[in-house]
Amino acid sequence: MNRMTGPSGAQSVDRALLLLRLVGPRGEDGASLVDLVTASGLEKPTVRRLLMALMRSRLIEQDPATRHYHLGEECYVLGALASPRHGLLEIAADAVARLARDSGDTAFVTMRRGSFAICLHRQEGSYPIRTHALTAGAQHPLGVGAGSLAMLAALPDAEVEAVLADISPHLPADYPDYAPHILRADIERTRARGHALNPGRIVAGSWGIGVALRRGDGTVAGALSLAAVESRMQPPREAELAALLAREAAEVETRLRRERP
Amino acid sequence: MNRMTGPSGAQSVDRALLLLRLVGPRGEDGASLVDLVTASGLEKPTVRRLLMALMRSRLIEQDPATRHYHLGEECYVLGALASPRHGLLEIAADAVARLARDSGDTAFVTMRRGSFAICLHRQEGSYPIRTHALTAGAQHPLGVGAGSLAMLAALPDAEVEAVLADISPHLPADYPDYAPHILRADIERTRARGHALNPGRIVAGSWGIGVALRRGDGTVAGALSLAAVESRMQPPREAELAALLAREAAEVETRLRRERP
DNA sequence: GTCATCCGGTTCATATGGTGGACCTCAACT
DNA sequence: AGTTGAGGTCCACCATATGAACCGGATGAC
Repeated sequence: MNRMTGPSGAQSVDRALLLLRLVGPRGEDGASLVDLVTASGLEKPTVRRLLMALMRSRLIEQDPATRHYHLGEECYVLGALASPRHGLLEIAADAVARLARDSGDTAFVTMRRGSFAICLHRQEGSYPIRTHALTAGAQHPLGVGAGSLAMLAALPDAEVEAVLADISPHLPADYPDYAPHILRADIERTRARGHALNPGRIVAGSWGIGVALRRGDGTVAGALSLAAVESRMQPPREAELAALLAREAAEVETRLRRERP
Repeated sequence: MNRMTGPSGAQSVDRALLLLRLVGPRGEDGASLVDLVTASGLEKPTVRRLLMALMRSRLIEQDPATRHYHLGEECYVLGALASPRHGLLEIAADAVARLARDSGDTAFVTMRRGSFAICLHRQEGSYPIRTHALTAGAQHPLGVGAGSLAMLAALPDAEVEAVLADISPHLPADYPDYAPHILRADIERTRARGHALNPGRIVAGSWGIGVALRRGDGTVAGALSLAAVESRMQPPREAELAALLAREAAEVETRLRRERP
């Protein structure tokens, strides 16, 4: 039985790369075999065979003690080779460091990944109360979270609709406080204000503020954002943080244009 | 007909990842379909189907104008997620920048990739005559080139023999000036001197000098190296460059220990 | 102008290689 | 010493990858 819209050919490659994407966000702890079986929906022998193939290429490595699977050296090598073309973190790293230092809160760089946003890097500030709602490698649908919403609002309307159509099925189950009509209103407010605000919509009390990063041609490269407890993101501090973000976003956008005109 | 030692299962995954590794070093120009057919030894439809699978996962992208294939955004994302575990470039970037600035020559960070060395990053110095014998993504067998030889010489003898056995078949065809007995002598000299020297063995007139980087547990993390024209690497300058390298290597090794004790 | 060549890309009958239910082994708890 | 759940493997079956032959376009030689 053929899926009409399904991928054609090399299915095991798709499955292997699905596993790779599942291991990515697991961070320091890695992923166990059953984790991956559950998350992927594949059978155990299949997962194991694919992991062995990924391990042969060093894209995945297995901790001999815990038996957990982690991203391998080859992922890092490929990333280094891809960075002249796609490197956002290299370009934005200084800006994120300044954001964390100047605000005292936690700063993030986020990239678009299809209809989702993925957090590339997280830099903690000095303020003692820190939200851990967003960690490196975590991904949410576009519009869910401050940096993520900033990117969605920066897309042309046609693309916004395509993204909403893509993510709508997932929203109710995973993000009860979100729905397409709420996202559309969020986009309006974001465009009017010039920055995106997440008023504790994912984790109560954990607020976020973000701005999009655009390339020279106007396309969205990613977003910068800050997270803090609710009390640190009320007016007038919200406006101060927005100004900080705008300043750093301008700096990053200048560097983006310089790199790839 | 089964290969006795061959990989078992998920062959198309191996082939897809072979293509990924072939696209990596092509840098800015990318790779054409025929390039990849030739380099991989696979049939054209097979290569195309695997590339389409890689493109579905955004590990590869195709330039619509040139039709050439490049590393995709997903490679970069995976690299960013793997860098807390494997990030050598982040740790060594400042040291490489100082090396290029202080010496005026071109500086490199290299990593081990099985029996080969792969160049992660290249930083040009101010001196107007620059060798382009080594670029980011290029790989040579361990022992071929200065940084590469520094790594080989830093391995335990048993591992050196395993590497030599692995690469010996390839040497005569691709590197006429190298052979196992020459590499063994090079290793001796490197261990005695404390640094590796490549006296224009790959490209005449293009000399290199390198030192290994060791982790806290003594294993080899990579190498730092410098390349210059022959006249800039004679005594006493050779000793000066070796001292520069030793200083920066010590700095990097300190940071390596701090990151992952 | 046309014939030859090379490139990127696709088709479809064939058979290779991937799949997954059943199974093994080991360690940690009852 | 029995039970659970983890990691890992086996092998008969049939879904899926393979590759010779093909298309269509671009370039260029004469």
